[in-house]
Amino acid sequence: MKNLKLKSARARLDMSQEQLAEAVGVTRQTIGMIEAGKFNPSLQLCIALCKVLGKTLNDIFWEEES
Amino acid sequence: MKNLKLKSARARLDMSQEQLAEAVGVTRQTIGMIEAGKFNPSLQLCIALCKVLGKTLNDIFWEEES
DNA sequence: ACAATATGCAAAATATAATTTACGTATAGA
DNA sequence: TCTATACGTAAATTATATTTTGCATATTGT
Repeated sequence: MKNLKLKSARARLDMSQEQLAEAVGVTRQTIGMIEAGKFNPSLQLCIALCKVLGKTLNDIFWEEES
Repeated sequence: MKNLKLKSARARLDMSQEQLAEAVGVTRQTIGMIEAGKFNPSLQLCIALCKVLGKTLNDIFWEEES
């Protein structure tokens, strides 16, 4: 499923996918795929994304149990 | 670096590496390598581990800034 | 002593994350 | 209209996570 939390956190900082990608050292496509929910990133990439976005792992990647 | 939070959370449930591995669908070696800090697991594996251990991503995989 | 469990380690093979390159569309500005 | 930016998507390649198999040691129970 899509990761809208990542998308909105990026939007809140007014960053493009490319800017975020460069900030964490991956390519634009990687960011796009993660936001689209097409594959599962590595833990280190998740952590790097959170630090750039000023969020924690739970903020961006944890789904609360219903 | 070692992931001692994972190791202690597993110990608290009195689970062996092999039991935890089976519970999340990976091999014993994968659990051992993660605890030893030898490589970075995928996000989905981290989430599966947290759910089995009754913890969140932040509990096990997030390092607070100093 | 013997057997069973738990763990660490490592080489080779496999699965998949991530890159590179490229093409398409939509929008905003000159 | 023309140009530039942003985003979605996809095939082929590369890097690396994960598996498989095996061997070693320590510990616990019989």
